Amino acid sequence: MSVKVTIYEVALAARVSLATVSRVLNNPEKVKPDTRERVLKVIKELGYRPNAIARGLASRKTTTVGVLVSHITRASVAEMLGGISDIAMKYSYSIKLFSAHEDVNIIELINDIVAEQVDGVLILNDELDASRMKKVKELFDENEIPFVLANVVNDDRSVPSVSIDYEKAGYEITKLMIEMGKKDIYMLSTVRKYSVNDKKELGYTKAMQEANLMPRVFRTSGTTSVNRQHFANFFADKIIDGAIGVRDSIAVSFMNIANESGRSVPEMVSVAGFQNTKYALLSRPTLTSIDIPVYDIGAVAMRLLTKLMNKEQLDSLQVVLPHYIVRRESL
Amino acid sequence: MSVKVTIYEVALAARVSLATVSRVLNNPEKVKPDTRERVLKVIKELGYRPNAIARGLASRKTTTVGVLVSHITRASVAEMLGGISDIAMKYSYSIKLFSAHEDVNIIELINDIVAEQVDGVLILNDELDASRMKKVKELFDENEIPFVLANVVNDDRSVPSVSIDYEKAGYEITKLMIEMGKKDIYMLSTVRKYSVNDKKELGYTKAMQEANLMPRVFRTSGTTSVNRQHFANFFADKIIDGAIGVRDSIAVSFMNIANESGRSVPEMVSVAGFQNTKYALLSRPTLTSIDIPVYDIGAVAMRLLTKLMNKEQLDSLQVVLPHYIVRRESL
DNA sequence: CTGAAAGCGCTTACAG
DNA sequence: CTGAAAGCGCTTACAG
Repeated sequence: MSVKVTIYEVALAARVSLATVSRVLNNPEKVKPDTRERVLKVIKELGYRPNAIARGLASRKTTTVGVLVSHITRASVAEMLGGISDIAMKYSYSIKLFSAHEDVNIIELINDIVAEQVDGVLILNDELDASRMKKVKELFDENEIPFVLANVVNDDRSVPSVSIDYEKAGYEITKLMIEMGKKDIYMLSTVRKYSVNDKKELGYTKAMQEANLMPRVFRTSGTTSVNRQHFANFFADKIIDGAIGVRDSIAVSFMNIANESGRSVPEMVSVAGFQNTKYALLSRPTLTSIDIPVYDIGAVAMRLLTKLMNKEQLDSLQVVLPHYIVRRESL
Repeated sequence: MSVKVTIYEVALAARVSLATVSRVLNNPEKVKPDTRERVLKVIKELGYRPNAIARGLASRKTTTVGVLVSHITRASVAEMLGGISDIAMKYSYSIKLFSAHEDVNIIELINDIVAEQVDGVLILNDELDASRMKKVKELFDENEIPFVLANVVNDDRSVPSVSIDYEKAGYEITKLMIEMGKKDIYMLSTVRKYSVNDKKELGYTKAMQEANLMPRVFRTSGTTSVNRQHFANFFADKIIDGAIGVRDSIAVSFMNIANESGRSVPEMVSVAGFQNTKYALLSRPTLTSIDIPVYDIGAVAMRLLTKLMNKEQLDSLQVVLPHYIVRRESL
């Protein structure tokens, strides 16, 4: 039935020209109601769906956005894609997914994305230093493709982005511990440098310094099984009464080891994490965590991108979504 | 520099016809080495990248696959997309992402996907009953678009699919508990029916019946916070010495409550989960779990799809990946 | 309000 | 081995 029906066959059956069929679909108000109805009827009967590729070539708009993801296997990526796809669907955009590995040349990849003729691009989770950021911006600008950073740390005010204030979040959770009387608070971060984690550390450090306390960052590999040894060895001879993990999983991992080595949480050590994932709910004690609205970051970024693609006027290119601390047993 | 360079400009600069430039890209062996080098040089200099849309229209192949995901926000989706995208990249396919919500008409969605001119489709995690499965198959067959089910329960041997044997997995873990002398083993499943979970239950039931034990399935809503009450109330007056959660999170959730209400794990109750996620590692006690190779399911499904798109001969359309039990403290 | 025609940027038989 | 030409299935000024 609906095998490869083209606009030509619709036109024939409705006794109009191709142009009219196209108008019915794209500018219905320009077509006389009678004709419009007749054409729509035929479209339905034949199960006609315009070939998106042909349409893309002719109109030079593909109604497709590229989503460039680094660390695609992360759980939060799925959450963010959920937000992106819900909004994309609402505005009838398709999503093309591009995964950036550590070793791929991001500039090459972006050239590929450009060649795919997307109308806009979302960049998730990436680590773009200033010089690469500049190059990325040039590439997109040259090709007049709007793009939005989602959950990426970025200090260039001319680049549209949606994120949360990680530095402030780091500051607040540290401050909270300090106000509870904690003095030997560690930040548990990752060996590999993530700009998001840098911001958290920055906030932590600021709060510690303001209180005349010594900021101390401990870096783990991030692998749970490895953390175990790291934590146990490192903290064996240390004084510690507070710990903030840059991820919930790191916080929980630390908490388990603390409890096992007789430093009970929260009595002796307060612990907090970032992201407010299910880990925080399933751990014992349950974990205090900073809630990051990942789904919303995706949704808002996609929404912002639609505005840019429509060349709408915007008051601000930078959206900072609110975060909040979810208090639980660990603190 | 590389702004909108077309094949025409390359041809001009290299003093050849469009056809030759096209051949250099698509059938280089048909072009004389000298000419080929000359053209390649120009392509590089101008930073030419063929417009994927135009190419798609002319060749009627888009080198794009559609990925239809239900429950896109699930963590395992990201993992599976990782496997898919790694293999897709290897074979130079792009990925178009389509998210299926509970309420969307899957048939409509597939018609959309078809209109997008993808060369093949991957269906992830979906619940397709026999009649919808039949319709989906018809649609794709009509349009000659190969498709592969990934992590979807499917009994139609003519439909390509990659998954694991969930029934066997359910059987094995239950059997293991029985062999350890457990008699009152519950399966903790979800209220909403997932065919994957049905299979797990089937295996569980089979093992219980073989041992002349009474199979008992307890259904929770799946929300962690709600589980808490459910579990506590339900098991208050029940005898139980084993529990198998259809997901790690459910198992951990149960385990926490069991421990808190004085039924210590593993001494009094053995617990196991499915998926072998980080939850299993971070819980206390650590959780025995069935490892499901989610990344591999994605990768293998994508690889299978490339074969189908190339019309390669296959010995089997059904791939069943191995699973295994990861023993930890909870059992 | 509608149609004829050009064109989007490629690929692919067909000749030579 | 290479080029001229048709065509992929649409959209969009341009006339009327």
